[in-house]
Amino acid sequence: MDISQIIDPLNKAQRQAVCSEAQNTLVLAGAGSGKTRVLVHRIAWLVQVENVSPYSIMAVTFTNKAAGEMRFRIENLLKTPTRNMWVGTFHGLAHRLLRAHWKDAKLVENFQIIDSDDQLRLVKRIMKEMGIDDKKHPPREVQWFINECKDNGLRVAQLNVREFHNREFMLDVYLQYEELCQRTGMVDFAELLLRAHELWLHQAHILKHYQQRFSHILVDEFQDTNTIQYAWLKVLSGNNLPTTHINTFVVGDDDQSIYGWRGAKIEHIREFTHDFKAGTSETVRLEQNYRSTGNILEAANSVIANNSERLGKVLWTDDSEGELLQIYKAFNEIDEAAYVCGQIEKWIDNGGKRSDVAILYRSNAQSQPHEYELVKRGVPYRVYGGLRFYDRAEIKDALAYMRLIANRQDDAALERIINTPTRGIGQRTVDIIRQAAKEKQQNLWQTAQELIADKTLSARAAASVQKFIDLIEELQVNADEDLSLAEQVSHIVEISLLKEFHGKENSERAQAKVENLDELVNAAKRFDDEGDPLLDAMLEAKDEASSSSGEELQAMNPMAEFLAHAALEAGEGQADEWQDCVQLMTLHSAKGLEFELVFLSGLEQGLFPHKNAIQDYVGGRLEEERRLCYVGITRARQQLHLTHAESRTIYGRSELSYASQFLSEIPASLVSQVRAGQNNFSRNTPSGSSFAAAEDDDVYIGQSVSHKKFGEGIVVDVEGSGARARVQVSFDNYGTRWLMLKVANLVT
DNA sequence: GAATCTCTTGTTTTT
DNA sequence: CAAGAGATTC
Repeated sequence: MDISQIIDPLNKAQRQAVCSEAQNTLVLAGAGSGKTRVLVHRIAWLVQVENVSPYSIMAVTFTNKAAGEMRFRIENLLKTPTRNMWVGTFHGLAHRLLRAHWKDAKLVENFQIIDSDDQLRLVKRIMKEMGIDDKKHPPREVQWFINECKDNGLRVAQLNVREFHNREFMLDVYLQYEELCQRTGMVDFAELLLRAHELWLHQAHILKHYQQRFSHILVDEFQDTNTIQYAWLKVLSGNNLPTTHINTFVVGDDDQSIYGWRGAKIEHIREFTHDFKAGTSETVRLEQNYRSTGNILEAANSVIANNSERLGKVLWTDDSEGELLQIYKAFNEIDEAAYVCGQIEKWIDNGGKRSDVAILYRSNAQSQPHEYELVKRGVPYRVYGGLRFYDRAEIKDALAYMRLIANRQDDAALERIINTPTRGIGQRTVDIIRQAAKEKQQNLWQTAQELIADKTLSARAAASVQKFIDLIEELQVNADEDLSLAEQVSHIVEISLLKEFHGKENSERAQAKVENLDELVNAAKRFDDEGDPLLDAMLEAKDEASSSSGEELQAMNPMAEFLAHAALEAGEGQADEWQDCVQLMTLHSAKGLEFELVFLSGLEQGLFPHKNAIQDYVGGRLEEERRLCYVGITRARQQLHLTHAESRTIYGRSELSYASQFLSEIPASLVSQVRAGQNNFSRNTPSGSSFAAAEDDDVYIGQSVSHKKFGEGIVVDVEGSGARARVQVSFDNYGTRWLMLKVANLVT
């Protein structure tokens, strides 16, 4: 392959980064300046020009989406599969390492990854056992505390008791939590990173092996690394040894650091050049933006200029000014959604693609009014994030069955399903088992069996528990047979009666649950077919490195693989990705993406910036909100609409709200204010008040309606006016909501 | 032990 | 408004 293909599409700064000869390179890349392109071309350059084996390259990203995208683009450019290259998220890579070296990491072979939901359950359980009042000390706070410690690389032993006056119990909970996880073979997200770091520190031979293997480490979104991730990189890169041969290449943008709440520290960017000091180092700035129009970029620059403590970077573009930004002040969130949807329809009528349009918001709950409007007008859309597939209750139930089959020690899984579907095992019985397990210092499964044997449980309870044990054993037998993963999952869902349990209830919601369970079987099938690229990379690498003793990788049990996949990749799980859809997502999940037409909605003080961030100025949380706003603005290529509402329903109550301070940080010369009322929206009409409306008006009636049929006409009485209106109704999937009603016919 | 009702509370963001 | 906890009833 020709070098020109790698180099020609790049500008000067990008080229400088891609061809950098320094051992350590820091690329400060503004939004839309070709960050991913630089990473991809850098890897191509290493492989093609510097003859680096893909086997010696590790590339770290923050999301699975980004990892997939990078792999795809590298393969496209190199025209060859990237098989034995390590490309993945910090969590994904750490997971793989721990699987390969479970013994040295002091884990059990079939350890399970738990999500924050499971984690919270465990914390709650421990606190209950310790008799801590969860009114005074919310388990959430303790969970948060534990994760914060882990993100900073601190185990209980490293904490100073004296700094915890009145809160010593948190240390106890942390300690007990660690012991419980260790005993039951469970690993939470933060633990993956912490263990992987300790693996480096305590197992010199393993560290040495990987240090010999990797010659190039590349990191994307470097501004989002937390303490433990940074430490992990630092150790791996051999920075403690002045003679390391390993090259590090990190790309980041301090202005896009939006994960401070998860322990990320922007300072790492600043520290990089000091800490990674082996050999030479170079800093490259990418400041030319190829994405947005001049106006959009200037707005972004103006907003972010209000932050202090920046590394300093001004984006510019060759592009024309483009259109003005539009600000729409809506009556309420429904009017806001109507405006957005109207604009989208206009875009589509002019030949625009739906998939080029994104509606962005601060919090997941804000998707709802937009969804209603889109459904009502028949515009296909897709929501990212929110309640993800593997997070749904029924799916987690099914996964819990699999977990318990794979690992009888898994107390969390057992607790989840011992009475789901209900089989006559009540709180009382579970309490007895739990108590006994605690005294015997062993897992619930074992304890339950012993309690049946020694007749501690009442006959009725014992019979029910035995039934449960038999069920799991039966499923185990099925799992042992040589069935495909999908067949096993299908069996589990059927035999456990989970499906029947959810199917019995005949609401639409229950129906959706059954469909999700079916979809889980499909997901298992897909997983069977496609597998995990990172595992492939490691298996492949094993052949190449057969002389080495470092990696003791074996193909794992497919069920365990699937469970890890489910935990790490919460899964968007919506099959219709191919369809041309409007995209809805939070600002956080929009990072790294771009769209022609962007709507930033809910720009209200208290919502965005969020009130929690305004309240305490400590730690610059407001600045992080502003960076989030900057991320949002810079997602747009051509057109940007900013919307806010005068009143918004929060917790079922309609609250007055004021325009976000970020709006006033955009120079007036860049925006045009769209006046409310141009949207064929007549007025906000709470039920019980009078209203006047003409036929064909859209009227918002603050009333919940529990009909289920789309487009059905009903008669709504509005007291006080003496008028009755026959109206057209549109419904959402869940039944009772606030609705936008169209007046079809007025009856006095 | 399970189902139903009442009351409180509040996730901003995600691997 | 909705999910979860707690109380009450079957």
